[in-house]
Amino acid sequence: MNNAQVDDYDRKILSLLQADGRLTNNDLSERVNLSSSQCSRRRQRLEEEGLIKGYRALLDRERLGFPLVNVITVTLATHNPDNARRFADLVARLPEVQEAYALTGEMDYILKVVTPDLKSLSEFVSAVLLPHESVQHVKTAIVLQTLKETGALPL
Amino acid sequence: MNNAQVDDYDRKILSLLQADGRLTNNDLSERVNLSSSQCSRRRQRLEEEGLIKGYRALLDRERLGFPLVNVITVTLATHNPDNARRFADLVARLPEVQEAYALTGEMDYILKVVTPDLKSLSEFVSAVLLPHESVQHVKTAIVLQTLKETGALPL
DNA sequence: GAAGAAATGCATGAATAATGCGCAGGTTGA
DNA sequence: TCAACCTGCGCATTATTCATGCATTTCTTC
Repeated sequence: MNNAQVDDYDRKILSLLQADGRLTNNDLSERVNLSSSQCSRRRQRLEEEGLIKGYRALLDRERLGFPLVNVITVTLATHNPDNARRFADLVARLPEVQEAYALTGEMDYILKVVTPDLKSLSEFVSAVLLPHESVQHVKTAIVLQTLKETGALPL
Repeated sequence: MNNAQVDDYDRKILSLLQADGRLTNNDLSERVNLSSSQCSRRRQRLEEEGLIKGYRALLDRERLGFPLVNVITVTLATHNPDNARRFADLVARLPEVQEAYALTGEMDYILKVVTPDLKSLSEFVSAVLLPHESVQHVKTAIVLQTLKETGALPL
């Protein structure tokens, strides 16, 4: 499928942009010892080939009104493709769900959900998740401390 | 502490940059109906005030060699500040840990860990996590499907 | 209502991104 | 082995974007 080659220069560029997506081509060139035009071309290629999927601004969650991070595990009522699809559709429509994964093991899904307070968390669970036809069981844990949140790949 | 005011324009700018951190000031201006210079100034202000904490390139995890995402829950041996600090230090030093949170409830910590394969996952758990003096118990689940991974705040 | 402060858009200069071009090095096929 | 072709490279240039000065408008305070 993909035969894009990633050499050490590419890898270094990816690593740098992963950490700071607004580095200029000149910044990159100083750090990888290529010209800025070569860095521009490589970055473009990495974007076009999809190795760089996009750029995101990282926002201050707490100051924007979301002090609470919650890890919610969900068990489905039944494990058929319809239910799975219904749940996936549900999750896609909920902006407070930042991440959602289907897992091996005892929990079917795990969600990372941000809320302004406990009240809205409670509401989210009891008014949105639990009443949904695909959901059987929900377990909620609140994040006490964030040790790491970079989401960075270990290139 | 912070008395930065965030009006509707700011909020819209934040939302747009959260989705695409490389939008030009001109792009922003078209979408929020302010001039590009005002968008530039507001973006600068939002950055300086820390509401925009930075920018990140999003990379293709699978094509860069990390097809496996793992959710690992960890219980500490004892719950004292030394142990918690030791564990935090450990996590900070492990590049394959993308996210790590201390939680309420039965699991002390939850980690999101990327690995190239099951073998390296197994190695990570048995050679890195479990032998650590602070760690008592480790439970691993593998992500079968990613429903959502935007990490976006619901502004 | 007046004065001062803050926000705004236009115009402009500075900074950055992208691209043309010639060159160097590597690969392929005869 | 050699010539032709391809790819990657940096320099120089062009195109685009960012940041800022300035005059004006809008908002706030007394």
